[in-house]
Amino acid sequence: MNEENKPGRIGIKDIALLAGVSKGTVDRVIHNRGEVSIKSREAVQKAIKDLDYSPNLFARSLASRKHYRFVCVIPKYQPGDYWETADLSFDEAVRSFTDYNVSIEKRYFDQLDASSFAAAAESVFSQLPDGVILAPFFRTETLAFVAKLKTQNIPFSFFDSMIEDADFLTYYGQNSFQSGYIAAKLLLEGLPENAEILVVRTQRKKNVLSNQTANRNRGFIEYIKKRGLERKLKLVEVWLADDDEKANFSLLQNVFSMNRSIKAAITFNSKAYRLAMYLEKMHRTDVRLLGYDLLEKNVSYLKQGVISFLIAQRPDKQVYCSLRDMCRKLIFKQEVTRVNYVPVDLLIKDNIDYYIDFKE
Amino acid sequence: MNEENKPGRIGIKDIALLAGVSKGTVDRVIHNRGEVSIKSREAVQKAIKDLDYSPNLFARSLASRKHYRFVCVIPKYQPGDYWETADLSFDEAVRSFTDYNVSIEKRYFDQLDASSFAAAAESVFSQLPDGVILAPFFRTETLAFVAKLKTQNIPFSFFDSMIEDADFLTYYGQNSFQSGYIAAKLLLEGLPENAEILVVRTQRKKNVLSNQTANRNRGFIEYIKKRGLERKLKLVEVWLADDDEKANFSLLQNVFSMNRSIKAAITFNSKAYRLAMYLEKMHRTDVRLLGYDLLEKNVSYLKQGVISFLIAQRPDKQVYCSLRDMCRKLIFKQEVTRVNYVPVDLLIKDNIDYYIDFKE
DNA sequence: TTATTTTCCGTGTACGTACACGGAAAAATT
DNA sequence: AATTTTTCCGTGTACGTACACGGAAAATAA
Repeated sequence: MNEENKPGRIGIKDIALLAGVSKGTVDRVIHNRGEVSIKSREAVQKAIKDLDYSPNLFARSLASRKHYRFVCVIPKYQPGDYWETADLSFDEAVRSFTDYNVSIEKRYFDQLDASSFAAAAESVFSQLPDGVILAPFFRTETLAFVAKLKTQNIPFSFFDSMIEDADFLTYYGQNSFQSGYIAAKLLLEGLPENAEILVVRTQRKKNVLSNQTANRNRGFIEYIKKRGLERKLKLVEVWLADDDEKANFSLLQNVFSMNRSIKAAITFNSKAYRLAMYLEKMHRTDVRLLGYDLLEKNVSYLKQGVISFLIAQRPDKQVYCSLRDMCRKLIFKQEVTRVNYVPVDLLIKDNIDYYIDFKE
Repeated sequence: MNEENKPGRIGIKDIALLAGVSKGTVDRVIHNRGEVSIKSREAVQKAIKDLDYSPNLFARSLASRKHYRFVCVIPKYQPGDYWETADLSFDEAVRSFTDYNVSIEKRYFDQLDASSFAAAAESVFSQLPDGVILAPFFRTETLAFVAKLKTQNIPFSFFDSMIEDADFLTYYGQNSFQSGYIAAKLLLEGLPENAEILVVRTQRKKNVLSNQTANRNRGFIEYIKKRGLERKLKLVEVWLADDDEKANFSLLQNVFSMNRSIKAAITFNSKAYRLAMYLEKMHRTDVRLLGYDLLEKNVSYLKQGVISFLIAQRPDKQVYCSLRDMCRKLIFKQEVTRVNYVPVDLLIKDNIDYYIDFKE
């Protein structure tokens, strides 16, 4: 252990000395809150440059009396759902920033109910936060929400999906069009001609299709067109229920008996396990299945070999980075990148364990 | 901006108050450096538990006079090589920790020369560091080195590869056997019978085969055996030179004319671009090529479609996590996980950009 | 000129922790 | 009982920064 004096970190008192002023003046220049003569300001700025000064962020937040409150607006979920990861990641991420005097609050909404989103959004204003992070599910309601945020000068960030023409601070999410394109490539490469492809969708009372899901679908179709596979493959669709396992089973029985050449299947939402359950029960090992997101059940079927590919989108990183960038921007006045696409991670039976176990 | 007093973070003075002692005593208990009566100690420990106190790491390292010096022992490299990433990542990583009074120094050795490694290792002792991070290239020399470190009570961590029976603090690296297995799966799936597989190796003056490369090779063979492909495929080997492009070209000309059914090729080191260069020049689009690591040239050929797959191993994370864990252990006395495998990341033309561009 | 305002800037304290110093109380020794 | 030693613990200062306060100097007004 090297106990000697730490190698001279240069602080404001050093630049004060060099500039021939007091540290109070240096501080005024740094935070440019005026009351400094031009001469002094320039001397300080020169000293800052000459000594290559950078503030000690620890000391800064120690001394700071400011407290930052961020609000996160995210969907409600069932245990094991995709959104659980995001939710938990917020808690984990905020721990990295508590020493910067940061805290978060959360508002939940129903993914299928725009008015529930609007209500959650409205509740944000009861006590004005310093920033908002949200998953923008409903375009109209989101636009109204962020417009109101703007009048209050409250910055906001999107994650998961994005509304391009809003004035967000950052976006973190996957390029879902591209991930659909990649899904098609993985799923369809090397399939025999005239194979049937099963596209599994979810029954909805209301006709809501999330941005992400719709875009994956578009990317998927794009690949088919680009490769001229429209007539070489046949797409078969089936709509499964969220909760009625029995009904789904007979639906699938029907589909598979009507279409004898199904060689591959895909779900654009995260519920690949619903089909996997069927395939496993029927011992259908001849269907290549691709799904999204590392739900526990998906992972389990991947390991069993029922699901061939899972595409992941690092929900934890999306959340962490969103929060981190909000801190960078608001607390440390640093610049941040507006649009950030997370990688399209390809998981197979053989690399899933390392992916999951790796704790950065 | 919420300027009100920060929500009462509890510090040592709070537990001092509750325990009815001074903060000096609290500090003595926390760092258990004695000179505290049993009664006081217990009162303090109870207060710590009751108030759920956790130290402010910022304040701690601000007040600390200790300075930590870590030494990194890594291979020399040419610009663009795999090891450049690791080297640069050390610089980047240490920036995250400078405010914790951490600095690093580096020692380079020749990958092909064990005595050069030994010399680099020996030079570490000129000024005793607080910790060492190294890529253990030569088993014997490494064991000697870490034995000496142990006599000096200097902790050390491995990255890239690992020597299991050494008393290292952490290891970060890829399971190269498994990554070879996966490579085989990606490369060989769906190939026609009697296809020839080209295995590209590197000519070496001395017979050194890195751990990683050898293990990938073993994993590759394991897949072939497990699938019973020994007789259905034929492996063809070629040894390319590191620097003689012209000689390599005629070597490859020869190999491809002798073996007319080469449908796939692999390199177990990071130099896939050397074969890609040839394939591109000869317009051979019928060879599926898999390589390792995101060297600029590899990435470029991947994007062009000459390389079909690249397997990446997050060298930047390996380095960052090694350094971070050393800080966690030595500075913050936290526990760390000993063996950490990084994910086997699968990159194709279509997802490489997002992978590279994503800055966490 | 004197009084008043404005501009400018130095001093001091606080943030939560580490640690040196020294003093009081208790214990041991004479 | 007086002295010495040991045990225990409170006080004070420092880390680098933020910011309040108030004072000196300069500019303006009387």
